Amino acid sequence: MVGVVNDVKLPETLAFRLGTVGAVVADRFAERIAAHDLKPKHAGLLTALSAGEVASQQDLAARLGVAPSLVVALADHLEGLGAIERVRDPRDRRRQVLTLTGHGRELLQACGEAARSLDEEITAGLSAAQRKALQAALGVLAAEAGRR
Amino acid sequence: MVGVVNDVKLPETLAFRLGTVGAVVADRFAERIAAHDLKPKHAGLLTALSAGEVASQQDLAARLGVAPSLVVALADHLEGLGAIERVRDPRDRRRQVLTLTGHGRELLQACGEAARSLDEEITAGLSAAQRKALQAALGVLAAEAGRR
DNA sequence: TATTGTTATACTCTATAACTATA
DNA sequence: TATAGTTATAGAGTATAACAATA
Repeated sequence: MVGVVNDVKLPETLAFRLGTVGAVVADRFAERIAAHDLKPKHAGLLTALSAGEVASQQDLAARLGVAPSLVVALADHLEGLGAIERVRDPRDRRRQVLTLTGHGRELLQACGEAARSLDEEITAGLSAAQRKALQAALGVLAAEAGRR
Repeated sequence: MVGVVNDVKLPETLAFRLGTVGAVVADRFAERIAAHDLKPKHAGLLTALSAGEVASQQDLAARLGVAPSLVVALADHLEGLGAIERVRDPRDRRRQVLTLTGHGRELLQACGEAARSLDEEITAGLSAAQRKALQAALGVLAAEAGRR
């Protein structure tokens, strides 16, 4: 091994692989939810609404890590689909409180099913043990990523 | 458990997590290589050059899954940095053969080191076994993603 | 004066289409 | 006529900044 430089192979790093695999998976997810007239960011907004108690558009912007003006556009679209409702907070009329409608919950469920079937395709080449390990490790990373 | 709908939780799917984690990691990688005046796509092009025998711009476009016109822009930039050289193929003067220069190899190495140090931060919250499992599983997924 | 949501604007990324030169 | 590369143009996505209503 003498003479072999201690070089790092970029394509073998987790960072590079997570980035490339993530982009491919995100594209495929986007294709599947496009039939519902949704894009990944819409699914993210619906998810945040269903999960947390946060509901003002500013809160959502912070939670999703996007500009407040983008939340306006996302919410406009979701409202047009009947997936969410905007209600002025009576105690502070500057705030818009967003809530999921029944249809919004249905759409979120459809996104979940699209993701689940995609999961099956993705993990087709992995052993059961690998799937479990991947699920666990990504759970940790996703929690960290959400905290930023 | 009676009464609990069999709902899929989107944020717990691999597809959703890979997409969100991948985006965060890609952003952080981009921040680190920006000091070298590179973006992730440049690193991808350098990687493809260093790995394969393919070298024409059309080949690269197919390999990276981007439009040929984008390869022009990426190659222009890399050539300006002195990272690659363009040489006309004498047997078919329409083709440009791209080759890595010594500086290009240095830059690729720097990207690899940036990714490696990012890997350490990313996996700080994982056990050694989880790291290994994640590495193996992502290796499979990256190979699949690259084949599309 | 500060904050929420909105609108107007601009910037980045990338693709499509038109064009040039070679074949 | 077909192909490699280039240039011109356009679209998607998103941020920044200016603005209106409310606090």
